[in-house]
Amino acid sequence: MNADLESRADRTRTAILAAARTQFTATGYDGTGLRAIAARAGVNVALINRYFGSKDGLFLAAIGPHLGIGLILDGPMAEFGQRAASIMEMKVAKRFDPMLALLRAVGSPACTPALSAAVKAEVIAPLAARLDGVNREQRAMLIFATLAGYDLSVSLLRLDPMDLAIDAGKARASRQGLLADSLQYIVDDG
Amino acid sequence: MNADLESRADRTRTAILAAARTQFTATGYDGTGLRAIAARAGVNVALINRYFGSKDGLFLAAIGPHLGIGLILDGPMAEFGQRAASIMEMKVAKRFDPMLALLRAVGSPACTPALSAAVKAEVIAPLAARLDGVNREQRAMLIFATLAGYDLSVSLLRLDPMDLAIDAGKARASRQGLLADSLQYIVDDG
DNA sequence: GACAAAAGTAATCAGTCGTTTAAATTAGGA
DNA sequence: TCCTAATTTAAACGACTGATTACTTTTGTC
Repeated sequence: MNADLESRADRTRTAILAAARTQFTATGYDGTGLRAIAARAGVNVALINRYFGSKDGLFLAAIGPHLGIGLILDGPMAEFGQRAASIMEMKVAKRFDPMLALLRAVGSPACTPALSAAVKAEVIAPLAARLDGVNREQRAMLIFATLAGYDLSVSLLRLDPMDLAIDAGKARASRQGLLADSLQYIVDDG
Repeated sequence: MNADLESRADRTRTAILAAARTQFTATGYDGTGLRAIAARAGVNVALINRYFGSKDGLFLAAIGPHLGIGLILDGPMAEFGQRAASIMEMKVAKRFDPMLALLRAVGSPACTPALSAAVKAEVIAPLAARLDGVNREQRAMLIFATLAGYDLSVSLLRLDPMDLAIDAGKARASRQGLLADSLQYIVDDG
């Protein structure tokens, strides 16, 4: 037995986590039932509470560790705005998008404290550490706010400016540039 | 009878709307039950579906008409950033905060289409109309995104930079200034 | 006062929710 | 192979959800 190195328990644990990530991303915290997650993972409902204690525990284990901004911090901060804007722009609808999962769950009072702590530790702190000058946390927070608001507008509210452009044409590439400039302005303001 | 000008039906209708606004603001769309709204309004549960058809209908009737940015547009656009930032900053925890209600409900797929339409009509369009230059819708959207992300960070995630300031002291007034500058930068970029 | 329409009430519907229990199955070591 | 522990399963728990029903009360008009 044990064909590969992971035990049976590890496999179901992993399957539950993967299913939870896609499901929470798609339908939010309140909108996602444990039975839907279990069905997607091909697993019995009771196993979720066995391995993760509660729905809250599962949500944290599934989303929490992935809230970091990762790639966006890779590279010189002089190009942060451009890099972040292009990543936001190229972001396709993935089955698991941590930021999207956060936005879909942040309205549920049940899990906002945990989300708040995770954002502080995984986003604000590392981002502030890369900034120079004064008011690093404040500026890190404003960068996060801008990114979150942009993602909320595009992914959730589907506010694609192309839909409602009155001054189209040359507008095409300008939005990304504006977002990039706004972010870079906060980065450089030290 | 009819001591005052509003009929009995009008009074209960208004009471339901008021209760719905505070309740949706406090606990989001999914987290709010019709019975809680009815109890707060001092009204029978069945009346909600009688007057508003469904939970969705009530949500729209309660939140939709108030999504406008109102005061923020009152005044010269040369001072928009400063004005918007100070309004966001002075915003205390009101029983009914349209932006907060939006943020708490935007994660529920059930009501995002309606919210999207309302934001376009009540926020993006009037804001774009006050802007000069090119890419007015794109810039209006980015302004909304910045405000929404800021409100989400402060009101929902409670990311008050004062809590985690490493470079405190002079930081006090600077966050608002930075938000104001970011907003004004988008306004002026025409 | 009688009558009809409007408004409000109590009870209940069929589902779903997260969670728990006890029994059944599977695995690994002696 | 046997035994024990780990893992999985089916079933049910009570509570709550939005919505609907049939009924009672109030209201305004002739």
